[in-house]
Amino acid sequence: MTVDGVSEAAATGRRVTGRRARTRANLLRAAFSVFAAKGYGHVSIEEVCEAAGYTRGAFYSNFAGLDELFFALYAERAELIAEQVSSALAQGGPDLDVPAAVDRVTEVLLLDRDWLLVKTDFLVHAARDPEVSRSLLEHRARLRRAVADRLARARGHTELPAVLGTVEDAAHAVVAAYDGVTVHLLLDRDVAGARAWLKQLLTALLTDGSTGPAAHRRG
Amino acid sequence: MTVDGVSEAAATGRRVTGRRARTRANLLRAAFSVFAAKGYGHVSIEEVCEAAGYTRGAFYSNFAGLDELFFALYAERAELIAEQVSSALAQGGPDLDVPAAVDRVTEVLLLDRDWLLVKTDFLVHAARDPEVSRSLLEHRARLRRAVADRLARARGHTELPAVLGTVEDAAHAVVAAYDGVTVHLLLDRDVAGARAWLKQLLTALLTDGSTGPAAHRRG
DNA sequence: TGTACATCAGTGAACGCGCGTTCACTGATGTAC
DNA sequence: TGTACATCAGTGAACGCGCGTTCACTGATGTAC
Repeated sequence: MTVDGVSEAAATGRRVTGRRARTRANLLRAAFSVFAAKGYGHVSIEEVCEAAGYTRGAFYSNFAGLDELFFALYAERAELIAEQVSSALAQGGPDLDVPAAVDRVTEVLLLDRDWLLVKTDFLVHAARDPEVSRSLLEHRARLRRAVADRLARARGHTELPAVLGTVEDAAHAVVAAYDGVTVHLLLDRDVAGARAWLKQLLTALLTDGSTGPAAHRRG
Repeated sequence: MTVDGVSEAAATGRRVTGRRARTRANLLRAAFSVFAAKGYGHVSIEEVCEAAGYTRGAFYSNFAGLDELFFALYAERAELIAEQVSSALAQGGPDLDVPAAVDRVTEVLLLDRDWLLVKTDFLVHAARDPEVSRSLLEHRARLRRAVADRLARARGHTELPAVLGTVEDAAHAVVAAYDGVTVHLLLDRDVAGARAWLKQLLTALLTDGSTGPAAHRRG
């Protein structure tokens, strides 16, 4: 089981018809809304089926239980976001400047509050299951490496502060800042404010205190 | 309803006997363990009662439902931690240096993984209820102000980086760093590593990049 | 300090609902020719 | 392209359990004297 799922057809050998794929997708889409609205722990299989317009039998034909659906749902969205982040990092030529990348990545990361709710539900879920934790840690490590690689190529444009000597540490700090801002956004629901704040934080972390631009102040 | 609760006796006018207070405390203590182990959404009133050694009737005699108990439980612990943080900040004379305070606060904040689990459960719970969100935001604002006050008195010892100009911003960054590190700790369970990493992050945030000590590197 | 009394805290049984899980069946869908 | 067939996806009813919620009752506890 990995966060980045393997195609069902390859795994089971069973012929996957268009109908089946559609039902699965419908269940996942409906489940996302229901999870976002009520929280993973307060959702019944019945509610997901009703939202998707299927009977419970259809659910069991596609998933072993809520856990499996939740994992599939998270994996799908996480992969999507990861691709968008990679793409945002890839823009701007081989020798990128940090502030521009910070702007682009911030737009992608703090887009959808529903996703942050589901993501945080998944976090506490994973925290109680070592195997899921490991999978999630691996996914985060891949993202971090992408950030670190990008930072390495940006060297020379901007110097990192001395206490965050390595690009790995800096990438780690980027993720921590993102997680920290996420928590606040979940409570105050101010997406624009959270974006501005994340930009400011990342700027403080990634640029030398004396050379950083003072433009990114919260409104 | 506030995170910092009001005494039941004062609120209801009902005589609170020692027995009642003991039962309530027992239920809260047992609930904490059960919530930490299984997650708020996956806990039944029955389970809490069994863990505490009472019947469900006793539960309903003390709480209107799981939500009310969860809130009371969170408020109690959050208040305790807040006092410990305040106390850690108060140490060291009126004109404190940042690194020493960072060390003391870090020890208090990343102590108990069970608490972080419950705290995060409460966060996603609050995120779906505006009234609870507001209460939690107020509690966080008080903590932030305590940190900001302390930072203000430390000025001169250490200069903040230019991008985090105000002490309020710096305090905000401290909380974000704490939340970010919490997320990672929930997954990798390495408390010592998380503490070291939080110290390094806070040092990077609170000291000028050129003057910061290089001693706080992760192991 | 001791006793009698009133009140309250917690008991335990009962009720019923929501929902997880299963399964025989039917109609939809893909495949072979 | 069309048809016949085999297989599969989703239906819907049924079962039963776990548990939320209530409540009459009992024994514990605080209070008044």
